[in-house]
Amino acid sequence: MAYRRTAAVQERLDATRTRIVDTAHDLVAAHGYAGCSIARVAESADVATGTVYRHFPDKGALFAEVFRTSTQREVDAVAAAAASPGPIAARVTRGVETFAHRALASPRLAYALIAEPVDPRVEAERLVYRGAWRDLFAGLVAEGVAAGELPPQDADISAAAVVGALAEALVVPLSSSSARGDDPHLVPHLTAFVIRSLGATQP
Amino acid sequence: MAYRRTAAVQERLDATRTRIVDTAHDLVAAHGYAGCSIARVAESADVATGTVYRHFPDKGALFAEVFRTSTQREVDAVAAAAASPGPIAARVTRGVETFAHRALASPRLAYALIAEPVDPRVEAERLVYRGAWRDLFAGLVAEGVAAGELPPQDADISAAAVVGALAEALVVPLSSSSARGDDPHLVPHLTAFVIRSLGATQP
DNA sequence: TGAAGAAGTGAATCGTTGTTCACTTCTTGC
DNA sequence: GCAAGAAGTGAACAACGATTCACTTCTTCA
Repeated sequence: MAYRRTAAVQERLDATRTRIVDTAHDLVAAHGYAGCSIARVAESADVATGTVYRHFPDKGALFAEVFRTSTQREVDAVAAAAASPGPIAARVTRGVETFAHRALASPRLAYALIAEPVDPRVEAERLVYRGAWRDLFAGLVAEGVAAGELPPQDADISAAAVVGALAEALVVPLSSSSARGDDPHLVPHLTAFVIRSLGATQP
Repeated sequence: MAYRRTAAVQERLDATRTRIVDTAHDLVAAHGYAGCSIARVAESADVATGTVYRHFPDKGALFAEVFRTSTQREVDAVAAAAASPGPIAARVTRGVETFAHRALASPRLAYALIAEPVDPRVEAERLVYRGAWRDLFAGLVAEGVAAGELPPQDADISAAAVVGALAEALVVPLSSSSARGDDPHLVPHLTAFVIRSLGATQP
């Protein structure tokens, strides 16, 4: 054996892989999933198309990873905002505000992550993360119910409905050209809607 | 001129056109949009692929019509349920129940109409009907606010959120194999969620 | 340095479907 | 019956982008 992969090579491989994922992320954020061919990702990442296939078995695997890491970042940000102590209503409000502001700041990315048509392998990944969103809010609802701050309810159903409400009210308008994102009342109205929907009172 | 289209021929043309649309509808309801190639529609409708193009300029136009007529039927059914007199809370509840029961009865169709990835021309048509759903609920909310039965709120934002909540809670679970559709508490929980979200009290 | 073997390349291939069009069949009105 | 013209046909075509693979370049280590 006259060749063995050294740490330096491994590092370069890792860097290339990371660059491919980051480039794909940027392209999704700029042009949506529809604007992301392997050829384009490869060109932007300064590698040949074949190189992409040295790191990922197929297109679905690449974009599943892109969606996974991007969504996890969003979920983490919202979870952090809702983690601080205080009444559930206030924590939910902070979570919704964080979700909304981040989505409005990166509308194209938010649309791609939540609503844009994607191919089935990526869709499967998205469904997993729909579950992560649901679980996050379900945890808050369950806590609130246990603490007597919210009326009894099925935390999973309420959480799914909240996620859907946020997605529809925020993301879908952004997919068209209707200018809703700059309505200063949107976020306060949405937080009020969610707080009411869970049976809490305004914090 | 030795040929002019007679009533009998026109009738046959209309019948064929209708059969193509109905067949496409049935295929969407059975297999989703993904399972609908022009070749398959043509075969099921007992015409040649070329014949489909005598009636529709392209695939998008055919399925835009399928989505339009199918969604209109759903919107009409919900509107009818919510039209009967009574307090807004009761009318909204009836509307939500109707929406939910119909979606649960035809999960594949409901998923296709609301959430399944489709091509851009059909997506455009779907967005139009998202608007129809929103307008329907927005009308109810506006009435409720005007009558003093609901607290002041932006009817469009609330309506969009309600539509999203219904879609997410009902349709998305049906796209996977998770068995949520047979939960007998789902619909009552959802109606309760929506009523609370609008600031009404249980009817 | 050179041989072994891995990483990188990108033009060519492949699979899929929407769409076309030259041709056949049918309908009409004289 | 027959000519004009429309409707119907389906095999062939076109476009698109994911994927492959024979080849080149690079890295390692004796």
